[in-house]
Amino acid sequence: MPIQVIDGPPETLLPSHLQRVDLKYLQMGCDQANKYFQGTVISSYPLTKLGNGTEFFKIVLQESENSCSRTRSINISLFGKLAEDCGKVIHQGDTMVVAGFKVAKSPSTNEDDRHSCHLEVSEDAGSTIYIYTKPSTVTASETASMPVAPKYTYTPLNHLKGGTIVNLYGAVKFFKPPYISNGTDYCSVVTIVDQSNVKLTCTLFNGNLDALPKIYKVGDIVRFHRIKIREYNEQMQGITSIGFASLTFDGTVGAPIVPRTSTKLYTFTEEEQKTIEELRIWAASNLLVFGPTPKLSSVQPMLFFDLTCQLVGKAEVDGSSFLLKVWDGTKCSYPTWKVLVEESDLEGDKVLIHRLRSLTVDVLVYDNHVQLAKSLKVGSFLRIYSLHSKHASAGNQPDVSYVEFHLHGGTCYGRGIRVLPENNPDVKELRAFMDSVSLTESQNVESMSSMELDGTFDNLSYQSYSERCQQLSVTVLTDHQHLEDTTLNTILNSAVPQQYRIRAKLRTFKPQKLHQSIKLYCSKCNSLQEVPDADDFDLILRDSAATAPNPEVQDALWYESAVWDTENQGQRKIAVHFVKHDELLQEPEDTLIMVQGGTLNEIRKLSRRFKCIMPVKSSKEDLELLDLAAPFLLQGKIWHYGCKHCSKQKTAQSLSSLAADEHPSWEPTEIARVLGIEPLQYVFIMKFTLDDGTGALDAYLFDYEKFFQIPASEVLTSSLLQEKMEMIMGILCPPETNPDDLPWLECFIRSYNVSSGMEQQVCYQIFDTMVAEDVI
DNA sequence: GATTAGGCTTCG
Repeated sequence: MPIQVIDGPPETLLPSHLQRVDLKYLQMGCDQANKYFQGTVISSYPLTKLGNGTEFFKIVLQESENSCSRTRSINISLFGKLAEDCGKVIHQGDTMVVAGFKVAKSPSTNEDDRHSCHLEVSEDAGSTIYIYTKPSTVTASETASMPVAPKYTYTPLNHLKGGTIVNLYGAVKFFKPPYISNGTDYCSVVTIVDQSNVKLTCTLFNGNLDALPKIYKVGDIVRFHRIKIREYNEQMQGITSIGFASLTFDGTVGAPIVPRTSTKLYTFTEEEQKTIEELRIWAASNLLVFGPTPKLSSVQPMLFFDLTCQLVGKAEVDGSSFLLKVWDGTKCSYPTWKVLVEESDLEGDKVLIHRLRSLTVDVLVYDNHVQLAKSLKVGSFLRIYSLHSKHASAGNQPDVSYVEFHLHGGTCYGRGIRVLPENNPDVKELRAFMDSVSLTESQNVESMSSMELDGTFDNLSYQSYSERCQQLSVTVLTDHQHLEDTTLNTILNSAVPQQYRIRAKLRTFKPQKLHQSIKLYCSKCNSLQEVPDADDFDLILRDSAATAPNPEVQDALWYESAVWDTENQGQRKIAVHFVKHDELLQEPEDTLIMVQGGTLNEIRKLSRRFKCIMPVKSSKEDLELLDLAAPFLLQGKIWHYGCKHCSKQKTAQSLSSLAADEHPSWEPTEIARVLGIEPLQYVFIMKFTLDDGTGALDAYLFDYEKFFQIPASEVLTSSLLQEKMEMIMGILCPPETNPDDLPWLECFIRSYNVSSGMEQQVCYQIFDTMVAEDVI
């Protein structure tokens, strides 16, 4: 029988093998098999259920008056059926004996004045309980309602006296989210007010962040237990005392009354629910309570505001400042600053940071906030209090203005950061909104900086190349030699745009797979695109070969046509139209031919013999170019493409004017011009991370031929040129080399602003620089 | 076992 209600003093009725244990000698790890603890029930808490559905009942037992233990009371936690049964029969003042208990660390050890251990009691553990009700000690009023909850009285704020410990209710008028104090604890300053319209500023300390009230906004309702009142500067002040405990509630009138607390156990009665709802109603008309925190899209410069957001990236900037990259799903309506940090220093999902780059804002936090910022987990939801949106403009360009976000040092006006839990209603709403945000706009990959993350960059295995003297530069300047060097640190802190001569080392570069550095560039719309795959060209050719050449458009004044049937390939016919000059055919190496129905292989073969090849198809009246995903012209190994956005294609007929020239040159640019094509140029796009010891920056190399002395247009079709490029990069930035041993590069760089939408970013580009001839 | 802060915007 696990519970026995006995009718005499337990000492006389207990099994003889059991020995009584004093709180003084109670500690974890001791064998408690033959021990029992005896005490008087001084309070009990309402019967509750744990998360797993187990019944749970907590009571407090006190040792007898003559106990010599430092603490006289201990928490008893009962589980399962024992909890349920005990809850029905126990009375305040009863004598209780517990045998067969487990001793564990009390979860509320820092919050009450009781023994640091508690006793766990359950049928599973083989516990037995004896209860003795002494009739004379129990009054009628105490037994009236069971179980007995400790009675709390709450002092109105206009009745406070110095030197007392009281229980309070109040609406939060002002608060500082917990911050790390100069002592050993977290500190939170909270000013509350109640219907008496009297304020009380409380200074709350605790080494455990969770033990401080979880206040998220002004207007929240708090309940403080055991707070000490004292006088300071002729005013009442609240301060944490032993056993301080708090509950915090959302202050919205009518919202569910769910307490935020660190302790699992707390008393909470219906009467108190009424108190909270009354305070909510009072606060709604007597307290300046703001609605939801503003979104980035509605942020005005020169303001202090609270931002609710998600952390997507973070980086240390220097000892006294720290970068937080955050977003709230909306786009700031002003251009915002970008804080330059090393990509390797940035913690967070690089792909996500990149995808969200037009929606995130950079927040710099300073001084005392750095320590807390460092500990934040990427992905967590934050409220940043009293964030400063500062209007700024580029030094020499007053019209280029943007917004900076600073969380200044100190805790004035509640400046600080608080992590919001996932179940916070504002977080739930924010998350739902973020999920609905279409990222198509920010995913748009058009700007040069977008090449930062093009796939994975594997390390190539380089051979060791001859070392160049450290004092010399592996690059040379092709102009402006009179300029003085500028340190990178100075450049990073200077206004944009400007040009500089620098001397730095190439710490790393992207892409590491060099063939990925070749792109097609349209100088008209400034777009960059990947070089199409040869297989795609093959498919386009096969597709157009399915339609037989139209005999109507064969042979014209300016070209002569020849048509072949293919063997064993069905109906496929190949037509070649030889462009004439002065009504005569020219030597093949000077001739432009238009080819219809040919395969990729056939066209490759023809391009070895003829100067220019134009793949075409025939319409009813004329010869036409293929889709611009295919090259419009092939010259030897160079394939020329046109811009899909900017070209306004004409039919092949327009070439007749060129053919009539006295000396047709068949220059690709001329051919493109008459065909209405905006030609794309092959370029090297690379990102060089340069470091000169004073600072580091990423500079883009945007080069057709000059830097490497290799034409970008020929690299993809020449293994020789690819090897040469690998060799050069292996000298400029030898893999696995001590930074001290890296060669120097002399370069010109220019700074410029890149805007995508409303966002501005400072970029750097290398120009008028080439690899030294003896390196090549 | 005391201390921390004790609201009232940085100047980056």
